Amino acid sequence: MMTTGRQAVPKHEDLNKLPADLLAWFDRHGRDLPWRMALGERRDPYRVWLAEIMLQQTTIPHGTPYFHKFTDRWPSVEALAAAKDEEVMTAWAGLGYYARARNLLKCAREIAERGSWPETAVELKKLPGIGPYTAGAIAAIAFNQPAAAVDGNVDRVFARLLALKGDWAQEKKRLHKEVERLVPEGRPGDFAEALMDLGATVCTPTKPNCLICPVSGYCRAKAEGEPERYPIKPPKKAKPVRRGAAYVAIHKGDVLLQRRPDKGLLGGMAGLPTSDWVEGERSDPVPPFKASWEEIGEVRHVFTHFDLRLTVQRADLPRRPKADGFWVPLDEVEGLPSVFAKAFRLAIAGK
DNA sequence: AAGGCGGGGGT
DNA sequence: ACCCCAGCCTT
Repeated sequence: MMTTGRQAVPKHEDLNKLPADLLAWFDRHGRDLPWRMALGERRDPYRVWLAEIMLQQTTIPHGTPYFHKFTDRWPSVEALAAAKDEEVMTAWAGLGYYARARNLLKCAREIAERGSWPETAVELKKLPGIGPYTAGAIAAIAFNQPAAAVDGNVDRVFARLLALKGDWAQEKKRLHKEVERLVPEGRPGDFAEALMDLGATVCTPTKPNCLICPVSGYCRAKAEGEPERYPIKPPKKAKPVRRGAAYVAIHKGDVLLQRRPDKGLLGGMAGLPTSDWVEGERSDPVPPFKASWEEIGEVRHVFTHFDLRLTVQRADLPRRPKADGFWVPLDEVEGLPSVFAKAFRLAIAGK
């Protein structure tokens, strides 16, 4: 539309017309992602669910290869339900938040047992690993239910649209109600995807591109002039440093690994034997058994709530010691969480 | 309401 | 060095 002179300033006191403008933009600029079939076709609930779980707190570039790996290997929820626990944990290795993988399998088995997916957000939320966001997303996208899907992107978009300045935890509740109110009758799934696409490609965290934004006319933060100021969140706590050691024990070309307990950090994953990881200065590490351990170096790894500095110790053993765990040929080691993959690589390849 | 829980990329 | 991300679960 060409106009001469000054653009009309759309009113932004009322968001009721926002969904229509956003959907028109989505029809032209929505992303083509592997778990989205061509616009207008019905989404596969299994793929929608799998993608939503994988993309919780995870970027699309990081998650996409895992999505393909899983759908190639387990094309249906029934196939996934029949997989062994260790197979799924190994396939998930490197993606993080490993409770997601344990809950993924629990959920798949519940669905296979039931024989079908529940189709409402309320019912979906009862399944393991499915919280308020994911329940809304699956209900809207896979089952065309009138549900909102409010994730971090939508939080940010609406924090700006409404220029929310109050306590962030409280504002998020208000915001959620507002999004639900705006879900359009006929296209709840497209609305959910459109808001996410807008947040990912236009209303980005540090450099929102208001010039190409289809809903900038509704945006109070843009009107104020500094949309990137929003959302206004409370300061984060500093991360403590923990230190410890990981042990690479080698006997006749095999390395000793241990399966970690289901609860807690890296739960359910294979790992190297370690000392305790403790906050503060370095102290003498405690090996899993007596051997001539050689210090190879140090790896650093950042977890959600602490930084880890891990001394890597290696021993080539003349006899197989009595130790918990299982032995794996060096060239068949797979499925380690990143911190252990780093330590293993350093001990074997020196880098 | 707060904290545990991964990992990688952007600036 | 700091930020962020298609959050959920437990306490």
